[in-house]
Amino acid sequence: MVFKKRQSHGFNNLHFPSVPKAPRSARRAFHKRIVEDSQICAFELLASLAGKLLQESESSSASSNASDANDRPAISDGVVKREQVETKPVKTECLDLGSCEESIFLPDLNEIPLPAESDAILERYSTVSNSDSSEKGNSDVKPIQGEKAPKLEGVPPVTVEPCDEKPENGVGSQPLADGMETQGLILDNACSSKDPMKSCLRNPALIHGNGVKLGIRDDDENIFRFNKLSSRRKAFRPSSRIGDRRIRKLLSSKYWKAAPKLKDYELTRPLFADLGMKPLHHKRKLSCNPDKTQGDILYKRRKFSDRSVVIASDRGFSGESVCNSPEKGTSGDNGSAVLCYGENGISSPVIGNQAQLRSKDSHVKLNIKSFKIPELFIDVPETLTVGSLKRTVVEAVTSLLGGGLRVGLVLHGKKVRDDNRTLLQTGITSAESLETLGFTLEPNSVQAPVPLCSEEPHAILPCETSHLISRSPETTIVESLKLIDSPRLAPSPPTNQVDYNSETTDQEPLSSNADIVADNKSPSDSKALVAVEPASAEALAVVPLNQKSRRSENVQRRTRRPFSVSEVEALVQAVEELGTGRWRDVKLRSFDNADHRTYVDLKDKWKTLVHTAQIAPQQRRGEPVPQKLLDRVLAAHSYWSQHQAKQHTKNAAAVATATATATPTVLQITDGQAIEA
DNA sequence: TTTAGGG
DNA sequence: CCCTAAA
Repeated sequence: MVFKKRQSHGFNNLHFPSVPKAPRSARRAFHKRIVEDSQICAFELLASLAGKLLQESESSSASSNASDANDRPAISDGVVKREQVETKPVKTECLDLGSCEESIFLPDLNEIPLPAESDAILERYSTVSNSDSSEKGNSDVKPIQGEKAPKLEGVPPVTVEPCDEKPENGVGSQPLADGMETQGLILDNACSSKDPMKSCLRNPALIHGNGVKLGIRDDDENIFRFNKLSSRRKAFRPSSRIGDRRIRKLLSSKYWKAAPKLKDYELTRPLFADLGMKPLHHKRKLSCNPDKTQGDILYKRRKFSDRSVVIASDRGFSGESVCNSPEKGTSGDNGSAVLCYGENGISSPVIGNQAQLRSKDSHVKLNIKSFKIPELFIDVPETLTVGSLKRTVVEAVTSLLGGGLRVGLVLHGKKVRDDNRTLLQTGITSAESLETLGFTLEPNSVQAPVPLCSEEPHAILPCETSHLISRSPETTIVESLKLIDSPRLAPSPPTNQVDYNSETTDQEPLSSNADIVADNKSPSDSKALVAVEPASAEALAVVPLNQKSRRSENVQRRTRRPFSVSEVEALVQAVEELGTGRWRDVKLRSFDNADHRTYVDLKDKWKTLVHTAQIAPQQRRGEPVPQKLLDRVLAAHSYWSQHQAKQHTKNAAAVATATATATPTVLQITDGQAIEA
């Protein structure tokens, strides 16, 4: 407004002063790059070896014969040993890259019975792990099960749980008496052989992973870890949600991975609920280029969000549409279960079908047909184009999912809150109980919602304009982490691995609960989306990796959340008053309740706004920002470029003055002092 | 923790 | 958006 006026006085013709950038010495730590470079060779070499492994494992898919075992071990050995020497984390390699490439789930504490064919693999790992021991075979495998304390005092040599013992530790039959908490659960949709999960589960190597350590984690340790995490969180600034960013960051967008085949109007995703299961993250490809992998993931997610979603007027998707999933036929024995959403007033109609079976091997098998996304409210002008509406909806959905959903468990109409109990203990094993078992998708409400528009909690809210405002609350779902972290670890074959640090006590466990979301590559009906509840994932997160690599490879990008026009307006307003160097203030002033907008985000947005304003309208992308606002952006940018925002209120006043009088003369004043004078 | 900039 | 040197 005022700025505009000023601008009309000739500023449009001016070259906006290129703000003298503060001298920036080479900020990047060169040594880092050097280090990385130096590892490339080894990296690639290992990658290629891994590739070999892959081929071999594929060619000899069904069974790992002796020759195979002999062939690969050498490689694996080298890799693993090296890791042990150079970096504490130990991981288990996933040998079968086939179906597991995209999704691998590793039940954390307990494993499922392993097929005989897995012995060779396990053995090999056992051998490798226990490098100190020259012996091979199960005998040298240190059974973890039953040990209560050892885990913490663990020593370098990794102990791999022999497959033979799995059954004992298995979900269905594990002894609960010794205090061990059995958290692992495998939701095995045995209905379809095409099921990617199943295929993964069939692969012992994958399952085995090195959840080993985790397998012996008992309550005490869980508590320990939990406390630790808690204290860490306390350290964050309470008033601002910014502090939670780190955590949220980890949580933000990876819980949901959609398979390429998601059907429109349907979000079907077998889900690993919070039953203590932990899908294990794995290296999806042998590629030694983490970026590529990452890009792949992002691409898929985007693809997912591109799917159309019906705007639920009230009831949302009809149960029918959901149930029409391709797999329907395979689950004639479905015990219908109720899947409802929301506990806070959000619609929670029954929306899915879920087959629940009790398998012969004491596993509880669940087949959650689909989950409906929570209700969305979208308010757009009549003049909006269909295309825009679609995008709007996509954004809403994406935003919602990105904001986090958590899974709740309902049994006999009651919420099952104790995440640490086993299914057995909870009684989720009998056929009867399964029939009353339900999962709920609940928006997370940990954080105060962003009160921008309506009171409707946890939903995409209607606002004055056509933009959406997501109030997706904090999520408790934890994002998956890449467990193979440092470059030197990367080359390992697609593996699920759970790392732990038994010896490095001073190492901090990953701040986030590692859980995994795996993509399904399975062609048709696989639409697995996996989410894991933090509590259960808690035990899983223990990779003693250094901050650097952790951040660079484990952290998933936050979901993109384009600024709405109103947000831009608020930002412009704030900057006009506060200047461009006080982003924290801007945040506090205008985005204090927008958890997902950090001051860095605001700063970045401003940067792009300035850029946008400077380019031709045709070159602009995304939701168009009113020229009016862009003009203000330029004006403010110009102004503050000359008037360092060093004095707060004074400058604010100065701005007001300047804008009011809006004359080139005023703008030539070089600083607040001058203005004052 | 914030700021400031490059990626 | 991310990452991070600097302040």
